[in-house]
Amino acid sequence: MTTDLPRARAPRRDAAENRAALLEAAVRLLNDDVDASLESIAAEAGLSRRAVYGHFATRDDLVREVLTRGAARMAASILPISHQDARIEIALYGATLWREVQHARVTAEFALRGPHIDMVSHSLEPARAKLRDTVRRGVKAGQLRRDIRPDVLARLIERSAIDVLTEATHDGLSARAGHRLVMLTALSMAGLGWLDADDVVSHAPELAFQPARGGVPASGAADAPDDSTGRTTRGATIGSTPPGAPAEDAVRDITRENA
Amino acid sequence: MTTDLPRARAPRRDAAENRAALLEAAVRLLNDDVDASLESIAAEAGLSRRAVYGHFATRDDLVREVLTRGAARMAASILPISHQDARIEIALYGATLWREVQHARVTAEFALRGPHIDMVSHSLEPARAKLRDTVRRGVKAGQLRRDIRPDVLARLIERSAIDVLTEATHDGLSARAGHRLVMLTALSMAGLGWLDADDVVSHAPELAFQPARGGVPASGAADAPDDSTGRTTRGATIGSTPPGAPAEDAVRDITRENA
DNA sequence: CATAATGTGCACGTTACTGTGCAAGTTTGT
DNA sequence: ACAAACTTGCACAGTAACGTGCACATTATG
Repeated sequence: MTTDLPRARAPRRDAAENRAALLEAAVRLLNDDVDASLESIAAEAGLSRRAVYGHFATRDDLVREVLTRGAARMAASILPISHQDARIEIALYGATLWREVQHARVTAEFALRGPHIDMVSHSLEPARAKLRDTVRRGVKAGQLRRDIRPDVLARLIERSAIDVLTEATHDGLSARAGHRLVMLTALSMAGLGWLDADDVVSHAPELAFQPARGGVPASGAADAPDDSTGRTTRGATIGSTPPGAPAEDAVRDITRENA
Repeated sequence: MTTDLPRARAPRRDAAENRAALLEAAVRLLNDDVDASLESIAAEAGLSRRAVYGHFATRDDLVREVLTRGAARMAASILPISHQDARIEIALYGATLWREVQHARVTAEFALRGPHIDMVSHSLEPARAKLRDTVRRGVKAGQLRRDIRPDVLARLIERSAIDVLTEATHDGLSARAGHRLVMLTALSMAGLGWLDADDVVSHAPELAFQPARGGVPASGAADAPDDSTGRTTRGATIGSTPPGAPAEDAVRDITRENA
């Protein structure tokens, strides 16, 4: 991965492209290591360390840019989420994070560590507030657990969602499996039993998996097999298998009737 | 925190004590920052950086020692866990992690990052295998969710437990609240609905909160208010409150009857 | 109280990064 | 084809840690 020695000259693209490449490379590497060196990021982007300074005055500037975009992106995709059923809205929340896996992970990571905490958590606050409200709403409606204070619960839901993203990244879950898994775990944390969670996830059309959006393939964990065969979530059985294990599914679609 | 300037000379204890102090300081600081400098650790222990080298040849040696002990400690407390009811055993698993908060967190952290991954995850493997088995058992018994592959589920349970520890640490949850919270979330991830989880946690005597053990107060997050008034979990309502908020409980004890 | 065991301060050498300056190459676009 | 825009390499300065050697202080302990 971390190429650092000079070899065949890298074919050159446009400057703007390079800037973009740098940002993407940064997202990719920072996902694995918050302290990835400029050298490695540059290499990942196919540039020399020196060239980076043509685009960003400082490593910190680059990181800040990544974070700014990431947070904005997260906010942009989360804030519009809305559904009268709090449970479905929470599932949508999870599904949305999954669609933005990498950005979500990097952003979340930096929301906890490093000198950018304030910035990130500030721009993320509206989204988090939204989730808190949704949770409160669900609790009042008697749909969500009542034994954990809503704000704490909201944070736990966030965290468990990020966990799934991480787990999925390391495990190479398919897009479809990840999609289903985040929703399920989010609902579980929210208090639903697994059968109920499965019900919600399986029966709400809003929660159906949508293979890929128009734009960029959102590289990263999403570059895993897509299993986009078939639109119905019903019977969807995707999932990478641990080395050696037989091809079994990480996430199964089970509904009450077959339980 | 990170004292770095010379002031009144620190009173000296015994050498062995200092070694211990260093290890404890390391656990404490590494909890917040995996890359805490030797300088800061030494300072936290009340020693000079130079003195550390009288006890450990290398920073890495110190860390390794922390990890070795941590992993051993975790294994020692987890492996003996046993209960015919997989749900209770899982709750016990969570409760145990909570009793070892700091060690659990540091160990878990290093099980994911840094150059010690192999070592740590190796010594932790038996404990993880145990959890996997428990999960499988619970699934077969029809007590746990069947929609997520058991090994993945086990990892998610681990992760969510660690999340609670982290959340609790930052939030300053009381020992009792944390105890209850880990168990609840572990069971939720395992597939139980919140009422069922509450039932299990509230009614199994094995899961009752036990104020403090004989030995060391296991400093750290555990130095939070203890709320050890009353032995019954029933009605236990502990929990720090976010700055400004009224004294509300982070975790409530609700059983079916009052739902 | 003597003395070995420890801890302290400070100076150094080393490594891994970041950030800059500058003199060539390369590529894009006109 | 030419110029402007970019990139490359390399040298250097700066910084933060680590690891060590040494002389000097401090303390536990017999």
